[in-house]
Amino acid sequence: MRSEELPEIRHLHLFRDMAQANFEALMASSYAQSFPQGLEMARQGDPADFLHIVLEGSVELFAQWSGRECTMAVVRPVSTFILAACIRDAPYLMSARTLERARIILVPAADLRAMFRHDTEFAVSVINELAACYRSVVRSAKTLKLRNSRERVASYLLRQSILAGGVASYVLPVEKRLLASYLGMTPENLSRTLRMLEADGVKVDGARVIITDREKLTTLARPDRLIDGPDAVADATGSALPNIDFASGV
Amino acid sequence: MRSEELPEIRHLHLFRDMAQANFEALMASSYAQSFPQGLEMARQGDPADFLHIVLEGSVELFAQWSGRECTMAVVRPVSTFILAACIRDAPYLMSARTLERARIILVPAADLRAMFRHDTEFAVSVINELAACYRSVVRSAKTLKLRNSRERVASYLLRQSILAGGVASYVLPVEKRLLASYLGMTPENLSRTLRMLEADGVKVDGARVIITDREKLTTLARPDRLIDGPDAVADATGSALPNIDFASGV
DNA sequence: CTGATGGTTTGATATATATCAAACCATCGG
DNA sequence: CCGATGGTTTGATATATATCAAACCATCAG
Repeated sequence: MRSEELPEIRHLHLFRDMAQANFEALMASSYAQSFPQGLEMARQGDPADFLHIVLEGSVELFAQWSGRECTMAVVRPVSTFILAACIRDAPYLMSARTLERARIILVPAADLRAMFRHDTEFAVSVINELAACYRSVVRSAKTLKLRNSRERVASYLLRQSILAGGVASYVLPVEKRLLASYLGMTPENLSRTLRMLEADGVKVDGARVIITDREKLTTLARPDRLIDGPDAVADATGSALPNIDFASGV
Repeated sequence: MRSEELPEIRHLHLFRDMAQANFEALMASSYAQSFPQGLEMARQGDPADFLHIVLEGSVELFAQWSGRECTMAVVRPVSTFILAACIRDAPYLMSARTLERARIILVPAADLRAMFRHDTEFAVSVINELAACYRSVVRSAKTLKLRNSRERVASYLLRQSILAGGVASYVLPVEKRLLASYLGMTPENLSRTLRMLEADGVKVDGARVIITDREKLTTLARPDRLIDGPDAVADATGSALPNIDFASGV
């Protein structure tokens, strides 16, 4: 692991409050690894041996069943994923693959479990992290059950704009194919929906999103604090598909 | 609070491992309350002042958006709900209403937060509980995204049979209207789906479910350990709609 | 026993969404 | 520059699901 990386990791909410010596001990038993693009680094059902920390690149978390597959989240630096599985010493509920070349820190799950018994501040951090993750998936489930696909797309586009600082134009952080899967719809349906939304205050040209009438879009998307955030966590990192915190569990 | 109720609460995973004195302190600041049927005891968006423990009766957790509403979970004795909101000192993401007369213990959230800083065993229990809750919602999200409504119904019916001990016949624990909402479909669609499933090994007559051909039903439902469980937690209580643990967060 | 209530079922229909196929288009290695 | 690759869009169509309306049926208070 490179020395300049340690402060980045230390800065995460999860590791921010623990004793320095304990942080160092945890890092000493961890190691970095680089993965090429498109590599499946964890498969659902596998035992959770390591907490993963993304330092560079991006990772897709996805689920499979009966030959079907869907994107659950995209994790970007600097954040962690599959915390929950590590804690419960249980099989991963999702698979993970790199979307681009990625640099990952692997923290042995056993050391993690030992550590929060030993360092109360760390235990509190884990509690806060898990609670935030939980709430994030609940939001996600609410969006799936309460909004139709047009509303999901509209609220996603609006939310991304807000996350980017309220800008009127930005670039989609992921391929549309992947976005469609994340939003629970087919690429074709997303494509058509985007076209239809031109009448509602957003235009999407390639990967470029332009909000032409924010008020109109807001009327359609009906953003809700209890679904779309903001939530306290937000890790202040490069937010991707979901509010980053969403990803950390599995 | 009645003296015979304390052991029941103490028996929950969440409270099982903490020091006796600490448990007593927590209970001393808590109080019991009975709610009539159909009462909305918590509304989404409200500040999370209390952890709720269901001792008798049952509670529906539901979410609302834009005039629509859907059932997220049903909580039965003895288990807790809205842990995550309490921990983060954040607004509830779901509302709660009694499905029948219910007896609830209210544990002040502030005391809870103070306690896990003070009692490491309790902190570890909270960690485990939250991790289990997280995994449970992820399973739920997977079912919503990967299975169509017929598959959701089939796997639900099969899962309930297994939870009841592998019986061939059992009674639905909730109204069909509510079950439909939980499964993300309309009552009419559920009704028709149940009729169609008679060709696939289950018959539902009123609230009575009869599995006529388990193998056939299994072929259709394709139960998956990473969606349908079993999961370690399972609290061994009267499991309701979801694996109980699913409910505890919010 | 009886009427009122509210959940359930059924039928007819509309709408949302998926599927299939083909064209299109950007990207990238040679 | 070119052809191959893989994502995207478009059109035609099928399917799943929701909606609306009415009938049905269990439960319960009077």
